Amino acid sequence: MGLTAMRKNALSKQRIVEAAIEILDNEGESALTFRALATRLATGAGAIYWHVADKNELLSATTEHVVVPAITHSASEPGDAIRAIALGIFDTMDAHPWVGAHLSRAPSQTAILAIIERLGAQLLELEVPEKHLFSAGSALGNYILGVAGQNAANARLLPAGTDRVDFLTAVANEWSQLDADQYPFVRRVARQLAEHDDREQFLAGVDLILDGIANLPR
Amino acid sequence: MGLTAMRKNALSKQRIVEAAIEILDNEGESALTFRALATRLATGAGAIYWHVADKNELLSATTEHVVVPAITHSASEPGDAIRAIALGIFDTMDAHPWVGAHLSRAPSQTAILAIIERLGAQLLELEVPEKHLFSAGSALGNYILGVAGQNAANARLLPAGTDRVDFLTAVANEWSQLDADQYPFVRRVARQLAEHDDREQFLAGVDLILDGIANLPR
DNA sequence: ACCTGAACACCGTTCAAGT
DNA sequence: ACCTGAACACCGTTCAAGT
Repeated sequence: MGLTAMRKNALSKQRIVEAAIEILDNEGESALTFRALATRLATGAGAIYWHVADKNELLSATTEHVVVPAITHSASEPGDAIRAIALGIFDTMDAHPWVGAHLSRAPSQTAILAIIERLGAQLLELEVPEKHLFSAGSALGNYILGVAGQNAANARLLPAGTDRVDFLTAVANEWSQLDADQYPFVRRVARQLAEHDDREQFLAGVDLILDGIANLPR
Repeated sequence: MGLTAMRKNALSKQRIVEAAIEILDNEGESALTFRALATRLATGAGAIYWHVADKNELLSATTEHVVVPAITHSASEPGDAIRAIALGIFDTMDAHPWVGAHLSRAPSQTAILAIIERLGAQLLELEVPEKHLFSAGSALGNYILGVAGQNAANARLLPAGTDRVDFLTAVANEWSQLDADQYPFVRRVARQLAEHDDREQFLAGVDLILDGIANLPR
């Protein structure tokens, strides 16, 4: 082991990513700047670029760091395993709202590949017909990433410190006062918006897709 | 009609939104700045703020402007109507990649409300049980918005002027060279990635959800 | 009422200079 | 090889001053 490895507090991608996650979790997406990150790491802004190509790579790395461990499942039945993976992602986004934002907009990425692989492996177990494998996997993936994006958007909307239930109740009130001719459906489900459980709702959507997959012609 | 309304070339939200859409379509998301927009409108950057609160409102307005007309359907059967609405959104995102980006990350919005309403009205026609109305609607909506986000991300990824098929073929090649133990599913569907038709794929996902909805206990 | 455009308070990123 | 921090080239947004 050379001197390099022994240097105390040496910068590394690992340390940078962990510091970035702390900022994202504690102060929100908008607080993560290279300047703030450099300050926290007691270094110059430019130093970070030695270890990380740019901000996109930084966000991808933080996302992978929290998502990949969250999608290892331990269910024996493929349907349960898919539900467990989906919930793992959901709970991660709940704990780290910035994950949803990045997942739903950033390209390629190890994280998305890992998600597709975990979900897809279970589709293989389910013996989904070969020609439907890809579309079944992408339907599940797109649904989950769609929820990710909307959750992140909602988190951004919710003024810091506002109670979630109060907020939803307020939105539900707006919905129920919309024009009855133009918005019959939205008015009708307004109360369910206020009362619904995000997590259950999310799972219900996964189940709809799983049911559709189970009914695929073989 | 007063003098105000007669002034030639007077700025208006309408004119601003149309100019913004032109920039977004011709030069991409990153080209839409208040300075560029002001230059195109032959005015000062600050003038825009008299008509539009901020950039978020501007993007919401442009999104509504292209999405809302795209989701009026003309099908008699509810399932067909839902497919038509979904395809309307899909084709809009295809023509205006920036729509997907904003739809999948921005909050509230008339556009999202309109989408939910159009989809939901068809669920009422399908006589989906009351207690499943909300989750069925949000499953459809989240899936569609998920695709929106991923499509936008892909469009961003694709270097300007690159052929889509070439690009997908290249990604498929990467996928098929991944570790066989770690990525069995991704390797297996790599070829389908290169050959798939985005639009068909998208519809297949809608159909999976519709099938799940049709099977809901009553 | 509406428009102008300079100014403010930021960004991400680069790069010459250090160790 | 790795770090420093000033500098560059931008942003969105504000606001005093104009018409």
